[in-house]
Amino acid sequence: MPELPEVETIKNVLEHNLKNKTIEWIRLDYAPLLESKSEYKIQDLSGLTFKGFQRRGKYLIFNFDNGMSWVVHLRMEGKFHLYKEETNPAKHTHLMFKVDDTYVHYLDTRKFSRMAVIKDLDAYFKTKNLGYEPFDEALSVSFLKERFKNRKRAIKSVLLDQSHITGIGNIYADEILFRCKIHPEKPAFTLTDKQLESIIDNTIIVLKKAIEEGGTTIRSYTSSLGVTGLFQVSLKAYGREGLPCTECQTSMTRIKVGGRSTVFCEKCQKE
DNA sequence: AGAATAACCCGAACGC
DNA sequence: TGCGTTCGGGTTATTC
Repeated sequence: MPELPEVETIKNVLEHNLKNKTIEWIRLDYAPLLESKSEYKIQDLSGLTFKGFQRRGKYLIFNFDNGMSWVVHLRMEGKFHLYKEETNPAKHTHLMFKVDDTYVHYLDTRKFSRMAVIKDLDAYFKTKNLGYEPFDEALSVSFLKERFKNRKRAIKSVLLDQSHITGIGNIYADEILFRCKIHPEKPAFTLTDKQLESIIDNTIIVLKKAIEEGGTTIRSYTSSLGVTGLFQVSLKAYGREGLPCTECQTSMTRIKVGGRSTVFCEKCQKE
């Protein structure tokens, strides 16, 4: 499931492969992937040249030479595959396009991902209500204190809420809380300043490290041809149910928090 | 206002 | 072995 680091990696790979190249043709075979709020059809991208590549939270943004933008949210299993020759669509290929020497396939097994073609990026993202980027210097203890003061929900659930900090998903939320030694069910408003500081610091550490590793690859997720085969080598919480805690050897516990699978150490992350 | 829930999908995991 | 059921994941819409 691509979270911020994976999306950042995919952005970089696509920039490397597509920048300044022109879309000769494009086709979308599963119409629901295009959001109803999309101002333009996928077909309208035909003839445009890739210029800018951005990431906002878990959203990929492609900017074109005429000012239009194509926004893609991969959700759980959206992925791009690049080929140097014309290739038949696979079972879950929903979109294909050709630029110069490259054929690009977009696949999504679950059909959960979404995209839009727009010209006003700011207006589009206003409707998404995204919070600060984790690396934004404006992200501070006082900001989180204000945001969390009436939040009785579990901190894990609040970290998944994209309106405070954007880009954290289920995997890295567990990693961040493990590093912070904070119980995932601790109500957000009860966190001390020190703990909020710890969340900010460890969010940056965890996400930066993951970006450096090229994004964590799990299950069917592959970022894009050329960067497949990377596996989570440094996850200390997610997926480690029943395995010894890397700090104290206690068996890691899995619970549900807000309906989401959550792994933590009962000894290191006390309530 | 915040919080809980359903909906969207379908392969994998699970239960019998 | 085979079949039916449940689960999970991010986000949005809906309801309380």
